[in-house]
Amino acid sequence: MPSSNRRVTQQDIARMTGVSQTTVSIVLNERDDAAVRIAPETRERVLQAIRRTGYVADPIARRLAAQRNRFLGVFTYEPVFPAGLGDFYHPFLVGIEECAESIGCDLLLFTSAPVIDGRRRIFSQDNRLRLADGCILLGRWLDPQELSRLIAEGQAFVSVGRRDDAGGPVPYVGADYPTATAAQVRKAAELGHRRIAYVGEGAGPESHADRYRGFTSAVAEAGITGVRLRYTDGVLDDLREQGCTAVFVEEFADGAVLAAEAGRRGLRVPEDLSFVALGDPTRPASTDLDFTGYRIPRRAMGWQAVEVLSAILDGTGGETQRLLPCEPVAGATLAVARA
Amino acid sequence: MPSSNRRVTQQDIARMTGVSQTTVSIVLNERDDAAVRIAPETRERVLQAIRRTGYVADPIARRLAAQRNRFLGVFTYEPVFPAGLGDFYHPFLVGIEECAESIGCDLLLFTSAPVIDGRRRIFSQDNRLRLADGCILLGRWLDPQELSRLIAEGQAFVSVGRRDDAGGPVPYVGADYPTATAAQVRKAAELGHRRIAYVGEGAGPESHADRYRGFTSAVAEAGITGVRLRYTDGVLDDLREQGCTAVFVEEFADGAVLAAEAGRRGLRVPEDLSFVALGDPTRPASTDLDFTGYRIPRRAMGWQAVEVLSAILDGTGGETQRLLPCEPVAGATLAVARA
DNA sequence: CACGTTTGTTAATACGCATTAGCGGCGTAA
DNA sequence: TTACGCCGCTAATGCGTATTAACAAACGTG
Repeated sequence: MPSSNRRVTQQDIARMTGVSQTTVSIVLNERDDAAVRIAPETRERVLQAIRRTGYVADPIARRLAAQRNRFLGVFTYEPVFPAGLGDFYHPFLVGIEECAESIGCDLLLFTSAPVIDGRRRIFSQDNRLRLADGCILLGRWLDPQELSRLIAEGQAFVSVGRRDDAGGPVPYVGADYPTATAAQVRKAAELGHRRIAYVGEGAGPESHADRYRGFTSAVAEAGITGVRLRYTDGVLDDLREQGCTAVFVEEFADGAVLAAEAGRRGLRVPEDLSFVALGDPTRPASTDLDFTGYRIPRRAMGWQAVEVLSAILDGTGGETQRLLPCEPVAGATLAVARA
Repeated sequence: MPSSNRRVTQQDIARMTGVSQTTVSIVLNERDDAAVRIAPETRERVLQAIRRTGYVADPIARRLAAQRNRFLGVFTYEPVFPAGLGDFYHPFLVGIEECAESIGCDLLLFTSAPVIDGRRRIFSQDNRLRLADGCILLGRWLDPQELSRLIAEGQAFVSVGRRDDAGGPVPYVGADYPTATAAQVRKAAELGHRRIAYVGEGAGPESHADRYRGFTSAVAEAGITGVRLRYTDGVLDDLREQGCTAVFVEEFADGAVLAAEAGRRGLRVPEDLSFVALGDPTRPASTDLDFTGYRIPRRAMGWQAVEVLSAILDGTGGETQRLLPCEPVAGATLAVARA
């Protein structure tokens, strides 16, 4: 029982057992090279001292010397544990934690990342991502500058969510928004919708661009008309004027608000106006409608991101860019187009 | 723009500018001791080289030298990111993260802790808690054996939630259940309740024992009668038979079920039977009642736990056992006792 | 002009670990 | 008996930074 407060080191263990620090290191890492072998009884003595003292290797020193410490970093531009209730990121984290547990890694949350202009930064004084063997990057939008710098520096990382190239291909596990969105467009077309609206930005973060890309191409293919509108106060009027019979909302919460507003104006959903939500709510949204659309496979994305990262670290080859299918939700807000 | 793949180091900067590595370090850390000063023009030269190369200090080496890794461990017996929606632990984590961010520490989640008998263990192969400078322990119940071992080994840690001594005082930040519960009892007594029931275990985890302790002492003080009942199928009959006019539930979710059951039997809440919930739901609970009771200051508890831990690590003195007041919730389930 | 003093910088070292080259000792084959 | 190889272990070194003691040069000061 060491009462001193100092960390126990390999040197301490070595002195206790009358061997060298090297020997302790070798025993600890269970090295079994032909080059370096330790007698069973010596090994046992060392192991006992380790157990007795509760020694664990300093992860920092370990990483400095050997470039690995079995930590997986998680970087988010926003707080990892969001204060909001409508917790969009939570399922990703569940997947990440589950997979990390399965491969025996600890998770390091970079809460110390300095906040500049209201956002956390990867680079400033130092690049703390290096504290871990590899990192998972989470967030709707990742700073392309920081991204390309990570690539240039050869950092091991995987993004949750597809990312455009940034001076090189970015490893990611994303959701296949184009395919999922296109499927919804086809469904609408089959139900007789001839003019449908896309409400949202359709650009900016990859996830938005991807949705819109799927939308436009599917619309063209189905021979119908799609119009894009920003989410503003008057958007409901606009799209009605344009003769749209269905609304595809980029953001679930916006859809909830619009549908409620439509209801107040005496429009029945979906009989008079159909709604399709392109993904889960990223903000708290209250509605009693069962929205048609699709679900983002968040947990699977988190899990697989760790999987890909693990493969990268092991030097195992394999695809470093994965798109996972979204699960369609039948819902009750998409119906035959009004005559 | 160094094209080589190797990281830029202080040594590189030093060679570039014709100074020593020490000088670079000094400039970087903006040290301004009387002992160690750098001429303005030298400083500027170094800074330029740093800007030119985009050099950032290696956090690993930095922390190795500092003998502090600025990791705060977070240990939970259950997964850190619970899959369940009714997420009791979430607010604690929010507080922990916020405070960690404010003091510039990273959070280390012990996802690699082995799960034995369905629970994670602190001690098994090794004590992973030692990987961090200090740790936050989270969970309704902490294994007293593990706890006393932590104390014996001189581990720096703080428990979220009060803990009984375990071979020594346990540092904690807890909720003041006795006071909060007693206040509710007094309120009930003032409303004319003469026999009130406590439904729950009243023992086991400290948080349960504390509630019950507050209950019994307040009941005695108010000169009324309290009966403790386990949460079972027939508990509603039992407490009615015993003439109880108010039910204090240890566990919110149980209260929700009981109240619903009471409703089905034609009892109005609170006119015929009052309910008081002693804390927030630890399990998902569905009810449309606005329960009277109190709220556990979870976020503050998380925050202050980190604060206490930080003080322990810095050797700053200060109280290492804190009880925070719970916030009373007026609610609508406690009314004047039926005649 | 000899002697402190301040100024600017550096050599040396520590931090805790992993790795490599190599060193005695012993057994075995030539 | 020599030569070779194997076994069990260690000394030395490097990872990139922070810190301390010390040193040369310039600068007063009496």
